[in-house]
Amino acid sequence: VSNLAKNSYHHGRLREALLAAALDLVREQGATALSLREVARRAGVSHAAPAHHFGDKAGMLTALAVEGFRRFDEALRTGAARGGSDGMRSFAFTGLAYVMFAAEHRAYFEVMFRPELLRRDDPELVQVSIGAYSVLLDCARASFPTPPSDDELAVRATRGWSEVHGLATLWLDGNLRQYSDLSALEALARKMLGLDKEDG
Amino acid sequence: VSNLAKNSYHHGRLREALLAAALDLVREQGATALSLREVARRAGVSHAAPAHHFGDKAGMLTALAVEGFRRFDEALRTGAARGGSDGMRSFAFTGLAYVMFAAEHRAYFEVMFRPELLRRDDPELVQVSIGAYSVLLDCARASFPTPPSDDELAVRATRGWSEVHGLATLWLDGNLRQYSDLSALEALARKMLGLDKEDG
DNA sequence: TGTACATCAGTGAACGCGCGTTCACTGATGTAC
DNA sequence: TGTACATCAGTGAACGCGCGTTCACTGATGTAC
Repeated sequence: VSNLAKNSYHHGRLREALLAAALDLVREQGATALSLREVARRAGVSHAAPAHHFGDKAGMLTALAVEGFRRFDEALRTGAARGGSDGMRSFAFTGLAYVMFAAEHRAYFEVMFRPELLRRDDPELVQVSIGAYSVLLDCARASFPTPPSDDELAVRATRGWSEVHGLATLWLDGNLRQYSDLSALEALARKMLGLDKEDG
Repeated sequence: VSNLAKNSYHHGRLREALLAAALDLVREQGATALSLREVARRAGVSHAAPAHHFGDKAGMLTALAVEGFRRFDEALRTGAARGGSDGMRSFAFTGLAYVMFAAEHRAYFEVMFRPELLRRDDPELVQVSIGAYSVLLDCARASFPTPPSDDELAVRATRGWSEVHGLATLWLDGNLRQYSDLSALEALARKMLGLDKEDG
C-alpha cells in the first residue's frame, strides 16, 4: 500500500500524514492557530480532505492529544523506573521525565493540556488521560513511607504535578530565558527535584 | 471631559474603553483570539480606531500586560506583607497571592506570561515585569535562614514560582476540575504551601 | 477468471464571513496672534 | 474677545486574504456472484 499508493488518487496513509502536518503546525504556531486548510496544504491534499478523517478542528486536535498521551504515558513510566524501588526518587524522576517530555514534544504537550480545545468526552482521550494521571498518582503514593490519607495523597500529587507543569509551562512560554536550551532546563529541573547531575 | 464628551465625536476615554473591552475579550476567548475589530465593536467605535492608540494587536496586548503587571505587583506585595517578619511564611503567602491573582484576573494573567504575543522590548513592560520578578526574588531570599548562594536562591525562587504558576495554569486550563471554584482552589493552594486555613 | 456494484477516500468549485490594513476624510480641540 | 490654523481623534469605504463548510463529483478498492 504505502509506496505504490502514494501517487494515486488514494493516499493510503493520509490520516497519519495529516496528523504529522498538524503536529508541525501546532509546534510552529500554537494549537489555536491550527487551520484545517493549512494542514491539508502541507499534506499535499485537497482542503476538504481533513474533514473526512477528523470532522473538525477539535477532532483533529483530539487525535493529536491521544497520540501525545500515549507517548507521555510511556515516558513517565520509563522515568519512574529509573528511580528503582526508592519511592521518593521514583517520584522525582517521573517529574524530570514530565518536564523533558514537555520540552521535547511541545506540540503534543500543548494540545494535551488544553481540554477546552478538545472533545473532552472522546472515549480514547478519556482512557489515555486517566492512564497518564494514574502514573502520577501511583508515584506520589509510593513516595510516602507509610500509606497516606486520600487528602495527603491528593495534595502531594497536585503539588508535584504543579511544580513540573509550572516549570515546563514557564520554559515553553519563554519566561525562563536564562535557561536557554534543553540541557540548561534539565540541570535546573534536577536541582529543583533534588536529583544530582551524576545521579540516575 | 468624561460625560460631556461621551456622545460627541471624540470619545475622551477611548483608550481605557478599548482596554476594558480587550480584557473582556481575552477572558472570553483567549489572547490569541483577540481581534482589533471585535474590540472596536464592543467599545462602540469604528474598526480602525484601535490602530490610533495601539498600532496593532501586540501593542494592545502589551498595554494590557503592563496594567496587569502593575496590579500583580501590588497583589504580591500585599501577600508578602501578610507573612510578617517570618520569611518562610511570607514566601508562602506571596505564592498564595500569585495563585489567587491568576484565578481572579485570568485575562491579565494569560497575557502577562505569553511574551511571544507582546512587544518584548517595550520599556514600560520591561520595567514592570522586572519589578514583579524582584518581589518574588526578594521573598525567596528572605525565606533562607542565612544568605543563600546565587544558585541556591535561583533554584528556590524558580521552584516556588513553578509550583504556583503550575497550579494556576492547570486550574485555569481546566485540568483540575475536582477543584471547581475559587474557594476550593484557595484551600488546595494553602495546603500545598503549608498554610493552614485559620492561618493568616 | 470476469463482471457488476457498493463503498469509501479524496476533489474542487462555490458560498459567506471576519479579519488587518490602507487612506482620504471629517469633526473637535487647542494654540497663536 | 475673535479669528485662523495646526493638530489630533475617530470615520467609513475599499482592498485582498484565509478560513470553515457544503456539495455534487470522481476515481480506486473491495466484495458478491
